[in-house]
Amino acid sequence: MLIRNFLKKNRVYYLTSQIPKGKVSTYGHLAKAMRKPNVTRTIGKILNINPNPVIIPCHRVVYADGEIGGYCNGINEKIKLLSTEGIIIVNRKITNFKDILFTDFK
DNA sequence: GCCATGGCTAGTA
DNA sequence: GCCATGGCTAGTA
Repeated sequence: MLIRNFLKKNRVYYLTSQIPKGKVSTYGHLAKAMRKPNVTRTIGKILNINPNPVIIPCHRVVYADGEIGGYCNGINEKIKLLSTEGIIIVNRKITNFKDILFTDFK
């Protein structure tokens, strides 16, 4: 049971690490990539306890409608990180969301 | 019982 | 904006 959770968490982190700089993905798309479309909220929890927010780019995971969602170090930090990667955010929403959406998980 | 979601809908402009 | 879901976990017994 413990091993199973360990593997699941690492799968989430591995998939998240595939999102390239300048792009974003959503909790829902990560859930689909895990073949478990209903675990979206759990994905959020797992990213929240992310042991290494720099290596694992959990700031590139946002809501399905392009709103930026939460971040373990506060959403201002998330906005800052995304901005430095060239992503434009106007009152918590990504302007060209559809153009920079990454879904091609391996 | 909590929640870093998502989808649907009412109601505005 | 509202609420149905579903997986997790603290805390009880």
